[in-house]
Amino acid sequence: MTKSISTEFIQMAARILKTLGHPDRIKIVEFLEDGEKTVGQIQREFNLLQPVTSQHLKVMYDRNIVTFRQEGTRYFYSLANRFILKILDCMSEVQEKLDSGEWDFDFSKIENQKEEV
Amino acid sequence: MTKSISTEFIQMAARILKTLGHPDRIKIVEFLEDGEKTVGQIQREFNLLQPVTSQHLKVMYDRNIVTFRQEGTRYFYSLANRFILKILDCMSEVQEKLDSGEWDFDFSKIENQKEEV
DNA sequence: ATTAAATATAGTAAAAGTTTTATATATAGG
DNA sequence: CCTATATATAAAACTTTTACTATATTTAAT
Repeated sequence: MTKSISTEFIQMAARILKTLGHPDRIKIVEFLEDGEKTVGQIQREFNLLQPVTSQHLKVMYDRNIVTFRQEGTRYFYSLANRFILKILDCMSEVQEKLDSGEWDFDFSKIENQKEEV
Repeated sequence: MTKSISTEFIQMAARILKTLGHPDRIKIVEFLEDGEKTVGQIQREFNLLQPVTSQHLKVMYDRNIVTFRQEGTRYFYSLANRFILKILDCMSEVQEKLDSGEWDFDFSKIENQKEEV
């Protein structure tokens, strides 16, 4: 058996992957890669409702994906750890391979799916 | 604005990350990295119920994470694409950093959480 | 003090995911 | 043909997410 990932780590990783498994949150996290941003900046960038933005950020804060500092009435959010950066790297790497045609990936099965177990 | 990830890709990635955001499924996928496995092998390896195993595999099949070939009454599942491999790489890389102490990560906030929005 | 701006929090309904138990299907072996 | 094995599928109960709408909190500015 090859060296495998520990149970504790798997729990943590599952939590993080699941949390990042939402388009808005991927976008937000990617936006934060560029540096800290306020809730308002995020909201405007992606045209989200304010409570939705706050909720995404709260969920990600609870799961140690983002962190923040407060300055007056503004909250500046930023990425909380390097695992997230790794995942982002991973994603852009994959997208590059897809763009360049070096890899292909059948998107068809993924899209227009609404229900499964 | 830095080169950002396309919407279509984000949708796909979100779907995959979300699907992998389950401890059993991470374990299964990691197991498959070692080569194709039958449902029974997977089930026994992780002590899962048979329908649970089948359902995880079905969900992952629908989302293009695994694929299979049938041989008699056996179904041999394997990883369906290289994105999954990249994610696995990413995870082991992170775990290594954590193990070696090069990175640290506050697990405390992650565990014993049952509810949030 | 009053008001406006930025953000958080609460509540709720709808959707999606999970788990369990039961059952169906298909193939291999006798 | 009959039975056992391996796996898929279905259905129901439950839990978690998601998306909205409404409201509260805090700070800054007048």
